[in-house]
Amino acid sequence: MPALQGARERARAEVTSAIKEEARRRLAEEGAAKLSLRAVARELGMVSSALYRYFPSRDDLLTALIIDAYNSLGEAAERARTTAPAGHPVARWLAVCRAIRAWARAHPHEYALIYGSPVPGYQAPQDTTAPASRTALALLAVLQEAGEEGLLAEPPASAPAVAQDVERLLERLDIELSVSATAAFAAAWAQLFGLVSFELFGQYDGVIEARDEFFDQAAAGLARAIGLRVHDAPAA
Amino acid sequence: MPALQGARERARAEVTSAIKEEARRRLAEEGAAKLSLRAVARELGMVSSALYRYFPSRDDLLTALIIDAYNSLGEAAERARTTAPAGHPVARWLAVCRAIRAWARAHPHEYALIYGSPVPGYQAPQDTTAPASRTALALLAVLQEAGEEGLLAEPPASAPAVAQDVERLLERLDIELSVSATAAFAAAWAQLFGLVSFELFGQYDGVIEARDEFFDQAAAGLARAIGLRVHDAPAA
DNA sequence: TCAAAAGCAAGAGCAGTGCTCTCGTTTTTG
DNA sequence: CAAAAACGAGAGCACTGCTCTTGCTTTTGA
Repeated sequence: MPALQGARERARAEVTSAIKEEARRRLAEEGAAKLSLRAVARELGMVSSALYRYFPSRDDLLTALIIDAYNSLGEAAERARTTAPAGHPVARWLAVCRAIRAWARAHPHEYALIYGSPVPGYQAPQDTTAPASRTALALLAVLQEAGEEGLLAEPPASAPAVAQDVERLLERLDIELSVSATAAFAAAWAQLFGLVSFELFGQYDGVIEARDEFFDQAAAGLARAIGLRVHDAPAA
Repeated sequence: MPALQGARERARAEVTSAIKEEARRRLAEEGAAKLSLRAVARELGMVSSALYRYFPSRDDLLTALIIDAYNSLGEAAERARTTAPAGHPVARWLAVCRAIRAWARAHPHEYALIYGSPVPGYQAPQDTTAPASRTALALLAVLQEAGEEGLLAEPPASAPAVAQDVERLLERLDIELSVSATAAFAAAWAQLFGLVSFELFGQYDGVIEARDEFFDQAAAGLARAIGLRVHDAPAA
């Protein structure tokens, strides 16, 4: 697979990314529901039928945007983890959580695209699962580090069926982590996005206004639920 | 305000609910994105322009469906609370949580309509806030009972800004509950719907398959995070 | 080298959408 | 019982996703 061999392939790649760029711009302005292929084509100075050479349907364009959004969020999460000061794992956990929330607030429509109601058919295409897991893996990496440092307490044991799911998952991902901690994480993972979604989708309007402080203490609570402990703070 | 005084008003009410009924049917089948006024009118044997006498726009129809969905879910939550055996508050908490999840699984598109990405403009109309709070109030009622029974431990204290929000909320709702417990609940509330959304929107596909057991233990974890304790189970 | 094949932009066109306006008809109101 | 309001039907506008055909350009392979 040569890198952009012919002039035609290069042109195609450029047009493809120009379409995605313009679509992302319109998505950010008006939301996924109002994203129209014709408007994108019009803005790019091409006729609408030409766009179908690059994306066979509107849903395919949306799927491409979904994948990009997952990757963008995953990248932000990974960056937050690696650039966070190597202090307590709890601090790194909080840093990644904050990065996720910050990304969501900066890209509300893209966030809605990936964590709101599934817009196309009903189930996400297979191509989206890998990018979608990046964010979760960044969070899991924090836990793994904490486990290696011995800063991970053991949460309550899981039901056998859940434990089986989690064991299969740990094996597939090749991760060293206790079953109960991973099960607790799977819950915290969804709960974290519940917090972000509620804030972004207006469920907290008129209820909680101190958003930053509230999120921070909720994220700290999630860390506690998973078993993350600050080892030199025995008092509470 | 007389109850359905003239024949015309009665007819109007009937047509209005027939429209909503048909719209709900199509919503359940194809989702909000594909819900079309014309199709609803066609199915009802009326011409599309006539429908505008009852709902001034598509978004208004959707808003009506949103309000109905909030009420339907809220009713399910309230019913679960009141019909649950008067055992431990933790059991009542779990019963309400289960009822919420069951409703969501039974009405996925309606759930997506209210807890997925906001479909119309961007912010929910004012009329939706009251029905939207019913579900949260049902959960809060469980906590209040637990507090009266002395089965509510004190979660970690909140940041001052959050405490202020919560105090204002408690005053407005006229509820007797500690500030820290209410703050913890506000987080658990969003986290609960995060769990449901992840399951419904396919985020758990291939990850967690033992959905019932997983949800139950996650909901129990939320109860723990709020401070709900089973008083005659001191061991852990 | 040069014809065949493939990729491409453009346009016309189809079925469908939300929404508006007009025009008779019916029902309610004062 | 006349004026006013509400209503259903139809035509029409601007828009959408998508398909098909028509020429042109680039790439391919013998």
